[in-house]
Amino acid sequence: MNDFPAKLQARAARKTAKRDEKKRQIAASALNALKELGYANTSLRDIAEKSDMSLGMLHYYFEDRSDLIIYCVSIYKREFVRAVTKALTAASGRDEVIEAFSEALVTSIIEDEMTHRLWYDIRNQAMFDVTFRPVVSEIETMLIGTVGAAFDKAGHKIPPEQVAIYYALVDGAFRYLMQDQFSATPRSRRALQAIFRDLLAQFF
Amino acid sequence: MNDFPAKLQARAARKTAKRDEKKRQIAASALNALKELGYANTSLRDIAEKSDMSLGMLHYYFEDRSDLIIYCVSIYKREFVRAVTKALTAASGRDEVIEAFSEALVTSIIEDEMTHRLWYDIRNQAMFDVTFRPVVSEIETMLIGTVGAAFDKAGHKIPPEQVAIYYALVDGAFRYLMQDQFSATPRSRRALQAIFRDLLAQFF
Amino acid sequence: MNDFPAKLQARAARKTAKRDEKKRQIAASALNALKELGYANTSLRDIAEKSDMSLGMLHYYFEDRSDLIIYCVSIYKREFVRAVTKALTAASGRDEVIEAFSEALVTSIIEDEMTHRLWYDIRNQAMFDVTFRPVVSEIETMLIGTVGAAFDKAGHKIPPEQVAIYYALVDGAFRYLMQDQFSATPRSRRALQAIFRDLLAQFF
Amino acid sequence: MNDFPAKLQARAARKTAKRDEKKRQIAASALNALKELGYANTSLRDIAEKSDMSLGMLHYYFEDRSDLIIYCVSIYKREFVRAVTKALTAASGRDEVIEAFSEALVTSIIEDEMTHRLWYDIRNQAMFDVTFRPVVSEIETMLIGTVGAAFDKAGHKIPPEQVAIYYALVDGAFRYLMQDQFSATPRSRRALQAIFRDLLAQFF
DNA sequence: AATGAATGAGCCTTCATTCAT
DNA sequence: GATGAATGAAGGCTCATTCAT
Repeated sequence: MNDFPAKLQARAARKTAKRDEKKRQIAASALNALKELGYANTSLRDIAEKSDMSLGMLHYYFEDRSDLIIYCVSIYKREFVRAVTKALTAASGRDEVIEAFSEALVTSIIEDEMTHRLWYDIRNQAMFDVTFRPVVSEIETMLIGTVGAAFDKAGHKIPPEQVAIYYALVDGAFRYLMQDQFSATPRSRRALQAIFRDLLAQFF
Repeated sequence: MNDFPAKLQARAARKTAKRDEKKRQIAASALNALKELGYANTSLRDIAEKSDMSLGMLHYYFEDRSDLIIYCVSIYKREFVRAVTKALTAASGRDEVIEAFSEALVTSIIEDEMTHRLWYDIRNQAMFDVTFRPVVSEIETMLIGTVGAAFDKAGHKIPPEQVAIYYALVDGAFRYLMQDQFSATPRSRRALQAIFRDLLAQFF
Repeated sequence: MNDFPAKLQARAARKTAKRDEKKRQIAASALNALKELGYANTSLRDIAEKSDMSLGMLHYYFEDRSDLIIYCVSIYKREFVRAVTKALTAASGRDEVIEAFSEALVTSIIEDEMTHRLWYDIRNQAMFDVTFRPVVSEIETMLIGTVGAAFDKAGHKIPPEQVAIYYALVDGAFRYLMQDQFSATPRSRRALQAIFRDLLAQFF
Repeated sequence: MNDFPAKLQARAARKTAKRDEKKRQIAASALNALKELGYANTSLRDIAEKSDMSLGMLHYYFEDRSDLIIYCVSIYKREFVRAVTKALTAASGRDEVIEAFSEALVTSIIEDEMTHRLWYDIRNQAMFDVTFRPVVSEIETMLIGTVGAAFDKAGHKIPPEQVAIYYALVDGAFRYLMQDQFSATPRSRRALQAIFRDLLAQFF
């Protein structure tokens, strides 16, 4: 009897899934333009041109510019956090955690500098524009969680409110080193690794 | 005999001084608008309106928008660095330095959150727009110098290249705590001080 | 089998054609404003207002102000050269050419004074602004060609490098007489015709 | 008894003379900027900067921008007409006039191309802006007079209204050749002279 | 579902002109 | 006499967004 509703629901779900897939695809393209030019300097036109999409489509799938950017950033987040988390799962014991964590951070600094640059841009923008705060907050919570997990795995117990501070410290170093990668004299992978290892060794 | 050149020179000097004074005055006004709205959201019109200046005047004194913003930021820098430096001069010995330094940082977080927010905005922008790099670089050098001075005064010897990392750590914490001051539940002065004291105690 | 590419190509062609048509239409409107006010005194806003177009549209179809103006002028060129050429095709023999050529010139002076006025404006601007040189050069080449054709048809052989000088002479007279048409005492069609007839008779 | 008025008058005259001298001096400086950039592209600021004059002074001596430009052009005119006239005075007889006239024209094309370029610019502007018409008209009358004088001296009688047409022809050639001097392949003095000599020989 | 033409508000900048000194 | 600080109108151009197709 109520097959119909079920069918309709299924169809709607399929539709939503398809739409989401498309959104993800668009966001991936948009991310490229944003990474390169930054929040303030990337227009929707830039995005459309750089990714062979029509201007109309951007608005068809996303409410407005902010909506698109937020979507882009939240995609990035999953990627990064997943990568770090994965790196940590294999590790056990203080030394292995230090090794795995610093390795993951360094790799990301070297390979994804531009994505991180954008993240810092959006995080900053969030302080002026409340629209961005929810995503930024969500991402930071995840990042803090990752740092907490590392401490746990390393066998170093610290009170929850302290974890946030340690995140802030690691992030401070991460950001500084990433910024320097854009300078005329970027650090070698080796040098970066040494810095993070020392840092984490001090923390744990 | 050659009074004339002297007089002309004096007049030119007075003129330059006056112009500089005016620039500073304009920059102070502009800073208010920028602090509130951020780099990406502040137009020259906003600045002109918020400070009862004509649009033309901004361009009369500053080459372009970037020039004005750079001037504003570099004024802020002197202020902040001077304040921290001053706070440190009076202190001697590890404990006094920790006390003075954390006190200075906390005060600045509470009283100048908006200026710092702008600073982080510009520093970020510099990663996308080379125009801002020189100022940002200059300011960060000064900030690193301040951190170095604190270590010195606290009697804690560390190699120069380490100072930059410690700056990055302190900055990471500072930024994080400042950001939270804009949230619904800002920290109390007491809480902030505790955090910085612990942090510095750990570092020194 | 490969209908698809063909279809896509056809669609793209139709689109380009439509866009070109629209550009021509806009240029025609813009030409009216330019003819009246001249290069230096016509803003894009003037053009938009005088022809009920939005400012944005002008920039949607043309790169910038120069691009629009160049397009306008190059449209004018085709018109004028075509008119003169057409007038000459029918003529054969010295007397008929003199008659047809002077008739075409006079008609154009009387009916299109304002377009010619603009042409002289742009041609002049080209001496200061290299942007305009290619169009101006292209048009002058066509005009010289027209003069050359007239000489040919009239059975008067002259070396190629001389043609340009004759063009310059005819143009000098044309410009002078056109300018006078804007004075308080414009010449009659009859008078203009007499002048050109005499002139051409002397040349051929 | 009425010495006073006389004295006052004399003083006023001296004052006017001094003011005129100053205006001439300013105009000479301004001419340099105008020659280079052209009417549409030269701001009063440009003029002030290029000639070490204050912006205020320009307005102190000249009603407005047009007034200054008109003054500049009228200075140029005296110079040019005087030069040509002088060249003609020494000549007598058809051949000598042809020689002297073409020599004067060629010299001016080569040495004063930029001034002529400006003249053509202003003459054109006059067609759109009535403000410039009086000066332009005045100058053209003088130029026509010069051409008339050449015909006279060459012993070639032509009716007055014809003189204007010959002026237009010579001017057409002059302008065309001058324009080419700005191209990549300017003509040699020798080539220019040949062209003008042939032309004048044909006219006289 | 997707497109891209069209809009108009807004941005940065330039400029002739005025005026207090 | 002369200066240059200050103004505000206007200019070219960009952009997010809307909407007819």
